[in-house]
Amino acid sequence: MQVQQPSKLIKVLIVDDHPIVRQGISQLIDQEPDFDTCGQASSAQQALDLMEVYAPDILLVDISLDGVSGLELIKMLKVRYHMVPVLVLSMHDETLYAERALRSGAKGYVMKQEATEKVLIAIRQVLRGDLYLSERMQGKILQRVLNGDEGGLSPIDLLSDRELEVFRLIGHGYATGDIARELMRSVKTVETHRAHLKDKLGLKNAAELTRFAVQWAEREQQS
Amino acid sequence: MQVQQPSKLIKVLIVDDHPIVRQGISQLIDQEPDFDTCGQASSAQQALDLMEVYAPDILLVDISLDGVSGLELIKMLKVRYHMVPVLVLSMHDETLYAERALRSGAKGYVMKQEATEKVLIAIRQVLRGDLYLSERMQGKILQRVLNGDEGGLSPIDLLSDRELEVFRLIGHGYATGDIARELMRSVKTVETHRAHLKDKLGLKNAAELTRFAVQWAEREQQS
DNA sequence: AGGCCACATCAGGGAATCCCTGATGGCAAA
DNA sequence: TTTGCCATCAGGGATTCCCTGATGTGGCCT
Repeated sequence: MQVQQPSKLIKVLIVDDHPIVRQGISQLIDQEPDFDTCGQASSAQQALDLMEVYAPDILLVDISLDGVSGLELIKMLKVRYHMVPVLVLSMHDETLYAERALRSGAKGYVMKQEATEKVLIAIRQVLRGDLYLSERMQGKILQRVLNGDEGGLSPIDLLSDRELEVFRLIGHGYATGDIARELMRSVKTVETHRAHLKDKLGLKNAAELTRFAVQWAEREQQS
Repeated sequence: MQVQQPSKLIKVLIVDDHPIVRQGISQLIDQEPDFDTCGQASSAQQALDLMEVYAPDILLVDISLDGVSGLELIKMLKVRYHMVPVLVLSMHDETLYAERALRSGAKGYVMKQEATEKVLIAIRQVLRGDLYLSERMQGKILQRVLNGDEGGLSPIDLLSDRELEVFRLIGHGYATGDIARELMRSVKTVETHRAHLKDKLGLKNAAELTRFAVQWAEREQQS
């Protein structure tokens, strides 16, 4: 209706496989005076097609897409359109995917649980060239980096050989006593290794450690 | 703007913990001439409060809420407001939750992956007093009933609603005490649920239970 | 109406574990 | 040599695990 700033609208491309979510984001974008939803994609392939059609200024991408995943899409976008920033907007827990997303080339990560204003704040921050992460997530990463200046990519690289061995066994469903017997060491020793694993990986308790180990073990087998 | 049918608008109450999703659904509802979003709730408790305030004609409820789950909310609604139909609108695969939702008292199940028109069709169908399920899901259930094949394939189907809830929390890295606090139940109760989970799923100890739960939770989120 | 069974809730108690502090010796880099 | 990481283990209180057993409710079958 109001044709006051026809030239400088910031074009946003939305990639999400849930139509309802796309509609919600779209409305959120369009009610900002300087933003415009230039297109919506429900798959990675469609997103790449629309890049050519609309030449957007920023992308909002969901992690879980049908077929090619959001993370893979981000990697492809990084190669072909490295100047266009990508903000991940996902329902998945940020502690699981935020770092992975940034390493794939995304400039920020917002959970759908967050208030809608956070999304707009994140978009503007990313457009300025900054990264966006929740304070909680920033603290988590910062703490890990300060504990041991890792130039490497994965916190797994920080583990000693013994620790990695224990970590792998945890991921395969071994209890503490099982591991002690397997390695022919004291239960107390295994407990110490587990404590160090929690420290190095920034985990809160045994439940989180087991969860992380199982997830890692699954992915390790595939690669 | 157009004030033509001020008297007989159908009031819809939306329950979802994702603000963006609520906004999307709300817009979808409001652009229908005879529908009106009378309120939005982000939790089960808030939903129950708003029932008194707005007396809606229908509810759209998400399965995965913080705190009290969507299934539990539906059961409570069934007791207190059995005349108000509930339509489940969830991102989770219908093959996992549709039947469970209907047994809890819901009148229909729509996935967020579906086109937005499907949501409106489902709402109108539920308001007429019918049930709504996707054709695919209807066929699946019909086939199972006709075969007399009541024993599902996955042992997960054996779990009660409460057990499944605990199972999911385990898969998300919650310790026993965390789960007890989350559900506001005794630690002893949670321990009993865990014991039943081990029995029903044929698992040897807590480590195996956690491993299985984590693996299942991962796959569940992606579908 | 009565019986049966699944479900959800909780308790007691011994074994295992978690989680903290702290210790020892080895080895390698600063 | 000092510093730091590594691997090993212990003590001890808190928590969880894992067994047996109990209570009430609600649905279903006869």
